[in-house]
Amino acid sequence: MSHAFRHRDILEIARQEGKVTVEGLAQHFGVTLQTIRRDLSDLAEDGRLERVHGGAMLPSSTSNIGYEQRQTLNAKAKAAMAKACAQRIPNNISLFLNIGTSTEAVARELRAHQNLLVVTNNMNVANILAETQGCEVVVTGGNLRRADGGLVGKLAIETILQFKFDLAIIGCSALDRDGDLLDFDIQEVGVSQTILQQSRKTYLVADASKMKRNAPARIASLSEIDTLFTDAPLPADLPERCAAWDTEVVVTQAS
Amino acid sequence: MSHAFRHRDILEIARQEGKVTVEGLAQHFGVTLQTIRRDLSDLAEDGRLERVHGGAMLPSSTSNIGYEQRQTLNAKAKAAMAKACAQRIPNNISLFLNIGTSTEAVARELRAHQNLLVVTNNMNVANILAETQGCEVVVTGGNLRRADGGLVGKLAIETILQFKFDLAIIGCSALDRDGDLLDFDIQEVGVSQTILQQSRKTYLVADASKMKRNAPARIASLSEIDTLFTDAPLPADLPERCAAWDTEVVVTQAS
DNA sequence: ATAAAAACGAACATAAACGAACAAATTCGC
DNA sequence: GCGAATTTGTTCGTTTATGTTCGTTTTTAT
Repeated sequence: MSHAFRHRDILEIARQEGKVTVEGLAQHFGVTLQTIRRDLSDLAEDGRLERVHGGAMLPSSTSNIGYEQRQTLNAKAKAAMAKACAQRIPNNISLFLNIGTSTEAVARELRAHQNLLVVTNNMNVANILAETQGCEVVVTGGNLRRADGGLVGKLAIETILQFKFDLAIIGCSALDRDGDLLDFDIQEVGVSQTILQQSRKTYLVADASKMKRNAPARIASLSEIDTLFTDAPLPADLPERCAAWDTEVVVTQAS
Repeated sequence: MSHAFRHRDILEIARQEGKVTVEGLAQHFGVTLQTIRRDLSDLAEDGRLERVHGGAMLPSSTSNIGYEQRQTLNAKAKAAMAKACAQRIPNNISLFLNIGTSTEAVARELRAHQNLLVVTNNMNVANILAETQGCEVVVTGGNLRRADGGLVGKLAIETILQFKFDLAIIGCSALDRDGDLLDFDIQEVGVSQTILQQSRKTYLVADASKMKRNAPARIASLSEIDTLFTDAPLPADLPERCAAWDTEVVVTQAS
């Protein structure tokens, strides 16, 4: 019997039972343990199963592991930025928070604020603010992106168009030497641009690592941003440019 | 057998019972206390559980306490209902899950399904399914209701109107003797009615406690529901009525 | 406050599972 | 039918998981 048949059946069993054991499968198919191990290795390599000692399980979407790690990266610097940003957010306004670990950090610092209307397309922000008393939370619709809990796509944009924000707080994937905000995901770019368009004032929160990265899609220029919060001095002649653009730059140091 | 299997089950039990004991788990899995201690240490290290003397609990970060208590109420019965419901959900369809602990239980049972498009106005459902591979998740917009993670209001309804679902799985606050579905929140009623209107088929998941309660707003009648999943026989002459309405009733027993 | 009991975690021993390498069997193309 | 390629079985040294023991810490009862 070809391994292809077994693979199909193994997946079927795994879906029904939630798990499979090497021993059990060997018995079921009447083959040796080693054969089953090879099957499971193959399936695990394709990401169809998750190998564990003694068997395998259905994969528990592995994508957000990278995200969780990223989240702990630069945690202190991010918290400092977020604090500075939160300090400049008045009470009694409407604001938008978009996708990214930096905006999530800002959300955590909003605990003490009063009477905010917060709109977000970030599930994590919504979860954080769900425990905060002083603000009403509105979630945009959208397709859930597992990697980072973002809500993107047509639905998100349509929702945003129904609002006008006093303030938008956004993050981005990268920030290049020319002062352009860049993102990995084209879908997300559309959302971000819509946010900028619907906001009276804009804060960008971007730690220094963003300036060492690159990304394909352009969201906007720093010239369209009112204030940039970051954790290290800007490189090259960006400070001068920002001054010319009337873009305030707030640099914080991690404690 | 691998600890990975146990870890998954331990978390599952912890969610249902709210807590786990070393002794109880050791008995449940047929392993020594030390093995369970190691498991709990691992899970605690990952922040998935909070270790306490004699066992472990859900980490305190998880949402609202009143809500959580309600969630652990009837946990086993709910899981049984949810399993029965999930079994009748085919692969490769679009479905809606609305607000309520019962629908969240169903979401947990969708792990093994393939190629589902799940739309929900329940943040908890979205969080649960974010870790499930076999389905794409779309979140409706809406105002976040802290009490239960529900998204309600105009935005939610507008989003739902953009879809047509193969199947809707809904919960309700109460179910009265006449076979009417009732809810505490007028806003939520509008959402639920819109869902019913946009769905080809409808499942209602409601445990027996719903029949002892009352609520002010009427969503619909059982006659508009295809199948009712519950955990105790219906009172009075409801079974006959359901038969006349061609509403199937599935009664499950907690194991 | 103190003693007994329970739970804990570290260290070690044992058993189970693992993967690599090679041999045997089977399948496929010709 | 023959040889090559693929698949499966076998063996064995290595890694991982579990059980056991024991001294320490925490909880409970007095």
